[in-house]
Amino acid sequence: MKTQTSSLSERAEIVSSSPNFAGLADVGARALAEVGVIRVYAEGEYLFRQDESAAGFHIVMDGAVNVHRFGPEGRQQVLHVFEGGGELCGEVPVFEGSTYPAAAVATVETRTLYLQRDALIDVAREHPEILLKMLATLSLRLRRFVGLIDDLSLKDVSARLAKHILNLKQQSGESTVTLATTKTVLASRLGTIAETISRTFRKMQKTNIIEVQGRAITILDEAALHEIAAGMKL
Amino acid sequence: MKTQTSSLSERAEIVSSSPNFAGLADVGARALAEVGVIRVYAEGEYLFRQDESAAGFHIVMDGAVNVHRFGPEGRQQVLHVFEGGGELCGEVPVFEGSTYPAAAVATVETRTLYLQRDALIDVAREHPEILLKMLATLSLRLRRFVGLIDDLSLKDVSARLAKHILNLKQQSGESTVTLATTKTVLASRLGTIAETISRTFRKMQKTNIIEVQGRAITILDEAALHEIAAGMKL
DNA sequence: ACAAAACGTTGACCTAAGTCAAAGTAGCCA
DNA sequence: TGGCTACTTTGACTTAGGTCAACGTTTTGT
Repeated sequence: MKTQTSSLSERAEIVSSSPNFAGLADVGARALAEVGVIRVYAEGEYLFRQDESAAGFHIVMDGAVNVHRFGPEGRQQVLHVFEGGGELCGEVPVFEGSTYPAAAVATVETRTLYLQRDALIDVAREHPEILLKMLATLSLRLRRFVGLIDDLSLKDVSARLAKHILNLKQQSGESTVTLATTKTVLASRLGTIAETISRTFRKMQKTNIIEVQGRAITILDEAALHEIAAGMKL
Repeated sequence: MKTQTSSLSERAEIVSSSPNFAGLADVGARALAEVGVIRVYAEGEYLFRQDESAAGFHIVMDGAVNVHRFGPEGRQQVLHVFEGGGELCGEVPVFEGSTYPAAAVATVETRTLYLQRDALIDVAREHPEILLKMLATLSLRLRRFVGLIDDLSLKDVSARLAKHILNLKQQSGESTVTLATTKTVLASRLGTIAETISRTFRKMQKTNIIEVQGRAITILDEAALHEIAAGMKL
């Protein structure tokens, strides 16, 4: 990890452009930026590891970060994928406890603005709206986790995969969607392994629900995908 | 659901005694209490259902509430069990979105103080410490969910059960622990079903790791439990 | 106290999905 | 260009754990 020199106003700009701090008065953004440092992580480098003690958190400026936990046998479960856009990463220990609940790794070269916990708390006392924004972010994250727990516990892999494809279509509007990651990483996100994803894709292809060409998925039968996502067996 | 008449100071007392609002100035507690209503739920009655739109949230005064999601085939996954103590319930839609991410049912007769979303936001603007407390609560909840996701995705049932028993021992200090719920509900919490829990208990009993008598579990071999919780196969 | 309901246990069975192994494909760099 | 590495696919096998069904055991209400 390297740090990168930067001007105060540059850092303030990063803070304000994060959805989390959007609407924050300039003086607040500057106060945070005061104590922020730009960090550059190489591909494969860890921002932090599970149970490591934390003094601050990150705003992901660009690049991509994969937040995950490891199981006993080395399998991993991805919890979030942050792809720039000013998303927060590692904010839980700012408010509760002192350690990170999961590990975060840069999957491509990534720049973050690293902020000290204490600075956030100080600025937040002056600008309570920040706290409402953070509550919204954490609430959204809870909502996503509830969905993930629901999926892992109550749905099968084909339902999770169907849902994922439909999400991609939702975002892009196109009926041909492109996977953002390798299928191996997709498997980790969906709580399974590459082989199972491969087989599930094949089954969906054989039943003319989708067409798969590398990372490009063309949806042929959206209704069927919805049914599978809702629990109908493939 | 019935509402129960109550004095302002009675309600203020409930607010202040919630861990979440501990340390809140009296004037703040009163402002919240102003708009709070005491609600009484019969056993089996729902406080709210999944995807229902929300105007407020609950402080659980006494009784017990089970927060869960249903899968396609009627199986359910328990997300939280709140047993009085002033815990918050249904707070996610206060800050983000407008619907409850899960359903909540009273498992015994339960009283809650129901607070309007808007009132909380108004009072919070005056008393930003409230927001820090809420952030801590949501962060803790995220931490718990990360643990649950990790368990569901990466650990087997015996590991989850072993961990649960060790948690109970941790809390009570005793080496004979008592289950707080029926085994059926325990199964839902651990992301499985009653039959599997029953079989797992029996296996642990046959290998002299625990002794089970109704809801009383006596730990005979704590080291073995730790190993199983860490992934060793039972 | 008794019936009815809820909870718990056990066995037989089945299936989703993980493991292992091997081969194919594709991107990448030297 | 070739060769290394990472990713993907496929098959054969195994297994955890869910389903169904039956029966035993508590708990509850009248």
